[in-house]
Amino acid sequence: MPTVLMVAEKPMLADSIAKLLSDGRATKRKGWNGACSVSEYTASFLNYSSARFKVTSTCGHVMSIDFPPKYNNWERVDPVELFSAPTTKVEATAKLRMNDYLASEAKGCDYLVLWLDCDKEGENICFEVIDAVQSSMVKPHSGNYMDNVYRAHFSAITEKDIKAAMRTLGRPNENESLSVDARQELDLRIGCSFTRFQTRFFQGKYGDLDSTLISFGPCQTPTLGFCVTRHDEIVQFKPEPYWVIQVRLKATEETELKPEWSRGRMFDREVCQMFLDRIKMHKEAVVVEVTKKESQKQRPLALNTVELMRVASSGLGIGPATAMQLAEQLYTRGYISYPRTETTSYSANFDLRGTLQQQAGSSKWGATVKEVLAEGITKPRQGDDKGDHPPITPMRADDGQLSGDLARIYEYIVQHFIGTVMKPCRYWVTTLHMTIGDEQFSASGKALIDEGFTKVMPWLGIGDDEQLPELRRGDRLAVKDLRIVERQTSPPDYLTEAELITLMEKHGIGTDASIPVHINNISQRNYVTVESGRKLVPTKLGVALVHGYLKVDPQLVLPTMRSEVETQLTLIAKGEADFLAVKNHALENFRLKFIYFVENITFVDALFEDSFTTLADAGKPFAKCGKCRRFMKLVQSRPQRLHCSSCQDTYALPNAKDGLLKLHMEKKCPLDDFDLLYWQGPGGKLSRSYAFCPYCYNNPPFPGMKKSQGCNECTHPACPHAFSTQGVVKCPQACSEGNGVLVLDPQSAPKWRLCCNKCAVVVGVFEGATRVRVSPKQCDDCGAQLMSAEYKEGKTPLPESKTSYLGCVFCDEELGDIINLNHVNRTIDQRNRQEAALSRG
DNA sequence: GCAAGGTC
Repeated sequence: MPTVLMVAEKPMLADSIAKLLSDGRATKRKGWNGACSVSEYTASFLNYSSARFKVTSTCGHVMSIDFPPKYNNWERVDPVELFSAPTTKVEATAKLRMNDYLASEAKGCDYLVLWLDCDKEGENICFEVIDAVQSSMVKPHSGNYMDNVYRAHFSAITEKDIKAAMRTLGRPNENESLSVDARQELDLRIGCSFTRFQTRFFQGKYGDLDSTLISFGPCQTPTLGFCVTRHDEIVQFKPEPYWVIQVRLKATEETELKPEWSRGRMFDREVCQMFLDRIKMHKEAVVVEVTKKESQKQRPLALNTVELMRVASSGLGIGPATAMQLAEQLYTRGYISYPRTETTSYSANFDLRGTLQQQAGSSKWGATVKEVLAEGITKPRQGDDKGDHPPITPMRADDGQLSGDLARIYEYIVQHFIGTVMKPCRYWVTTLHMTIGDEQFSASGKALIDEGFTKVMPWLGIGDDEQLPELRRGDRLAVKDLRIVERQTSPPDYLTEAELITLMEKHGIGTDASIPVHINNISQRNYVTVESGRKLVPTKLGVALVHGYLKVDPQLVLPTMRSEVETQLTLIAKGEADFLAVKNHALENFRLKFIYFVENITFVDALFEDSFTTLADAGKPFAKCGKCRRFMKLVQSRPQRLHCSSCQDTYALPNAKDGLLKLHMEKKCPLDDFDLLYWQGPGGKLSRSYAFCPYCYNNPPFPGMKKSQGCNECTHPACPHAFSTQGVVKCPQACSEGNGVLVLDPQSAPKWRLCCNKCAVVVGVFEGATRVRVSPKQCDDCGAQLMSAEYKEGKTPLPESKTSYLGCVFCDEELGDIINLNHVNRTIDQRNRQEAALSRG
C-alpha cells in the first residue's frame, strides 16, 4: 500500500482537507515542530484501491532569501554590489525547522500531493516543499522523482471543491514559481541597496534627523508617497473666495428650510450681487415641483480582510496591524472564521441560518436576529469568490469573555454578518424645486421606508432630521432672509488610514496580509505619524525623502514602480517571457536608477538641509575632544553621537534606546586625552555597563580590538580603566563569545557590581560600600584578583562588623550574601533551558 | 541594521 504525503500552506488547511477527503475519519496528531499537525487516513489513490494518506502543512514560506553574511557589513560593502552579489536561501522561520520537519514526515512516502494556496506564492512554496522532502521520499521506478509529485488545484475549501481537486490532480507550475523567485530577488536587491545607501548618507549628517534607519522599498515607499502627495495638495492649496445666495424660508410654523441655489458657487462677487438684486424684492418662494423617488442603501458585501481593516481604522479607531492581531486572537479562540481572506461572497452551501441562530441570544441584537430568522434570510449580495477562504463571519456567540477592543472587533464582525443577510435600507428621496423670481432653488430630504440592515448597523441609518416638511406644488413659502454669503474653498484633509488602504489595494501595493506591515513600517521609521481620526501626517523626514525622489527620479516613489514590475513578472508566470531575461532586465534598470540616484543625491540632500539642522548647530556641549580640547556636542536624536565642530569629527556612541550616558568622573583616556564616558544599557542595574573612550570606541587602539568596545575590553596593559587592572576573574559562565572577564563597574556604587565584558552576566558585590577596588594581588587558591572594600561604621555587613576588607570574594565563604551570584545563575539557567529546548527539538 | 511575502 503506497503512502501519499499531502502538504498544505497552513496547519488549519491541512486539517480541513484531511477532514473533507476522509469524510471525517482521519486521525490527527501534533507534528514535532510544535506548529503543524498531521492527519492520517486510508483511501483510494490513482489506480490503487487503497493508499495511506498523511496530510500536513508548512507555515507559509519555508525559505527566505538573503545575502551571505559577508555582505552584511554596511561599512565595507558598497551598496551597488548588492545588485550582483550572490544570494542565499535561509529558512524563513528558523525555530520551526520546517525543512527537517517535512523531511521527517516524508520518510518512506511514495507520492507527494501539494495543496498549497492556489496563487503564485503558493506555487513557489510547492517547490520549497519539494526541495525539503525530495531526498527523504521513496524513489519512483521511473527514476524521475517528479513523476510522483502532484498539485491539487482548488478554488474553495469545500467538500465539493476539495474532492474535485483530488480527482483532477495536476502538476506544479514552475513558471509561476519562478516569477516569485524573481520578485523576491528584485525586492531584496533594490530594497537593501537603496536603504543602505541613503541610511549611510543621511545618518549622522544632521542634528535633528531622528532615525537610525532610512529605508526604501517597492511597497513602503509608494505607500509613503500617497501620504506625502496628499500633504502637498494641502500645503499647496490656495483658498479661493466664492459667493452663494443663501435663503431661509418659513416652511411651517416651527420649521425653516434652507434650499440650495441652483447656480451654486459664484467666483465673482459682482455677478452674485447682480443675481441677488434681481430677486431680492420677492417675498415668497414658490414650490414648482415636488419629486419623490425611492432609493436604497446597499447592504455590505460579506466581510474580507481589507474591509475589516478599513472599518477598524475609520469606525473603531484601531490600526490595521492591531486589528489583525485581535482578529487572529478571535480566530484562535473560536469566535470568528479565518480572518485572512480576500473573498466577499458566501459559498453556496454556507450555513447562513446556523451562523445567524448563534446570535439569537444576544442582548444587543438578539431581537433583530429573531425577526430575521422568522421573516427569512434575504439572499446576500453577490460578492467575489477568490477561492482562498470563506468571508470573515462569527463562529460562536459572545460568552461574556471578550472585552475592550477584542469585543469591539468581534461585535463589528457580527453586526456586519447580520447586515449581509438583511434587507437593504429603503427610503424616499424628496426634492423640492422652488423659484424666487427667475432663480431656482432646491432642497432634498430623506424619509425612511424600511430601515433594513441599518437596524443592526445603526451608524449607517437615515436620521429623522433628514426629512423635509410635507409640501406640495404651488405652495408659497415666506422668505425670512435672503443674502449673499462669502465662503472659501477648503483644502482636502490628510489621508486617513482607511483611504490609504483603499489606494494600496487599488494600485496593487502589498497584499491583504502585508498592507498593515507597510503602514506600520512608514510609521515606525518616523516617516508619518498617526494623528486623531487615524489620519496619516508625514513628518519632515517623510516629506524630504519623497520630494527628493520626485526631484531625482519620480519613478522611485510612484505606485507604478510595483505594478510595472508585476506586469513583467506575470509574463514569467505565464511562460511568455524568460525568467533570467526579465529578472536581469529589471535588475539592470534599477541598478542604473540606483547609480543615478547616488550621483544626484545632492539634490535630495539640499531638501534635507532645508528641513534639518546641521550637526554643528545641534546638541549640547558634553565632553572634551582629545585633539582640540574643545567641547564636543552630544547629538541626542537617534542615533546619538558626539560631534566636534572644530575638528569636524563625529563619533558613534552606544545606541540602545533608554540607556544612560554620562561623563566618567572627569577621567581621561591615557592614549588620546579624550574625556572618558560611562554607559549603562537600558536594563538598569541588570544590564552591562562600562566606561569607554569615544575615540577608541570608534578607532580601536590595539590590534585584536574591535570597534564599539569599552575600557572593560581594552587590552592596554597599564591603564587604570582597562580590564587588565579592573578585571577580577574569568566569567563563571564561560561565555560563548570567548574569554569573558568580570570587570568592576566603576560607577556602580552603592550597588557595586562586576559585569562580564562579553556576556550579560552581572555579579553584585559589597552593596553599600563607600569604596571598592580591584587589588593587583591574586588569590592563591583560585587566581582571581583580590578585592578591597570599605564601609562606614555601623553600616557594614562584613563579619565582625569590620569596616574594611581585602580578600578573594569567590573563595571567602564568610562573605555569604555580600556576593550576589543570583543573576549569574539565572543567566546560566536561561541558557541551559534554551540549549535543552534546542536539543529536544 | 536592509525588502516583501508567506504564516504562528
